[in-house]
Amino acid sequence: MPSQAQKSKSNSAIAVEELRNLIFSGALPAGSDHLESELAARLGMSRTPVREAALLLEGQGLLQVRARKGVRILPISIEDMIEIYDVLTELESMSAAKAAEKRYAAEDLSTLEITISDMEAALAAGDREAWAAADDAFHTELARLGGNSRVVTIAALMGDQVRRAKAVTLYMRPLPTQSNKDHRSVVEAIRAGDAKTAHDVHYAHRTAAKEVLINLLRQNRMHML
Amino acid sequence: MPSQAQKSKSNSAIAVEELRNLIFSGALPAGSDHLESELAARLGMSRTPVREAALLLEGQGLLQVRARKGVRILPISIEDMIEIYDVLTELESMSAAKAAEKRYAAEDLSTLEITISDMEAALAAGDREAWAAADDAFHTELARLGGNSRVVTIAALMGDQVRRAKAVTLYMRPLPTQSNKDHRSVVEAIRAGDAKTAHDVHYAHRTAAKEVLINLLRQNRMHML
DNA sequence: GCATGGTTTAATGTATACATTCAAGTGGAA
DNA sequence: TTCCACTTGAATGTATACATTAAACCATGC
Repeated sequence: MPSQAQKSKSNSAIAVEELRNLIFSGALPAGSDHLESELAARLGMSRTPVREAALLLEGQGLLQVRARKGVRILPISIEDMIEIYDVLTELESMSAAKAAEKRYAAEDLSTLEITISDMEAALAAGDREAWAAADDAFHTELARLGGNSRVVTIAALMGDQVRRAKAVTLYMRPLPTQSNKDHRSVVEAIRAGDAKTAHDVHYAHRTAAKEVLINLLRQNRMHML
Repeated sequence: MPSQAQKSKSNSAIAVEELRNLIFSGALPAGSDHLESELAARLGMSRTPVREAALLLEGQGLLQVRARKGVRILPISIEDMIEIYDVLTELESMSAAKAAEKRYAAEDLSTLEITISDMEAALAAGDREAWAAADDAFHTELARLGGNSRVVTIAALMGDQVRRAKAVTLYMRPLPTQSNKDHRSVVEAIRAGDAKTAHDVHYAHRTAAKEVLINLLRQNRMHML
């Protein structure tokens, strides 16, 4: 028998996945409305699993289920971005500090270092998509190393909410060469077990990244994404 | 016509409310399993809205929907408590700092001060339930004054998750006289516009509260609630 | 006696039919 | 023409019937 690609996921789980893809790919643009029956037809299933998926994604802040008006894909405002970056700044900085306190063995930090290498390679190749993917992986792994599962979950949710906006600004901003130095410094502090430095360096890194992004959006009059 | 008490909420919304009440009241104990059909019968509605409510509450970390095993009311472990308190410590301290930066007018801080007065009154009367309610109100209002809606939401979710555990320890711990002094100091720093002090005082307050709670649970061998 | 394979069954997962509700359209009267 | 009440309809919200699935049970053979 050939490899069983599908592990018989429920339609509801498939709907969550598909809807997320449609949202992040822009196939369902921010601010647009869609009837449950339309989405059900599009995904080739009944309204029930689609509705369950929509309610789940509503809880994750990606869309809104409105009576008789369909689901609305939520746009992200600059104010939203500021809120989200502030939350991420606090929780990731805490994660960096906690990670430093854990005195991880070198091999436990290898995944984190690979993401940095990937970023450097992507930067050298001028591949912004690859850089963004590696940057995401860095922040995800940093949250994981902090050892707080709730922080991991919250960071993932916040990351999803700003994903569209980051994609838009990816080609507008200068190449993030400073970012990589910051990342290396954070890892260095974690390896040295210096919690305060890990925290403060990452905090400054996130704060600077926020400023760049917000200014970019303001200068280009992009108040909603 | 007499006053219309009910504003025709959907059964799904009613189910969310009722299930939350059942969980917090202990009618559905932590760790217990319940079939969707049982809960539906209990609430006098069909499985559909109950299921939707269960999926929502699953997203909020209060229960787990498991195929053919019913919904399990999630217990809270000491490790969970530590995670939650760490998140709350970071986000509330940030809120305190942001609130200080906003230079609120005196009247905007009146709600916060009322919660402190309520705590002092409850403490004088030895009414621990009233103290806990006012303490909750203080932390909720502090998050609100921080001006970050996502922090408000996250703090509410985390608060819900530890509600049972706090209720259990409420009568085990010494009367929280130090707590009130801390609260007053935080408000004083916010009023003075001293962000760093507001942050640090609240951080210390939360950290101390966490220690008290964790030690209490450990000493009493309460590893799951 | 134990392992093994099929059958039963109880519960979720899904489809669908129906109820409800709000908004838009329609018609009549001022 | 405009306003208001009524009708109508389209979409969600809900109930229910059905499909699916995995665990438990039972029988059968070694």
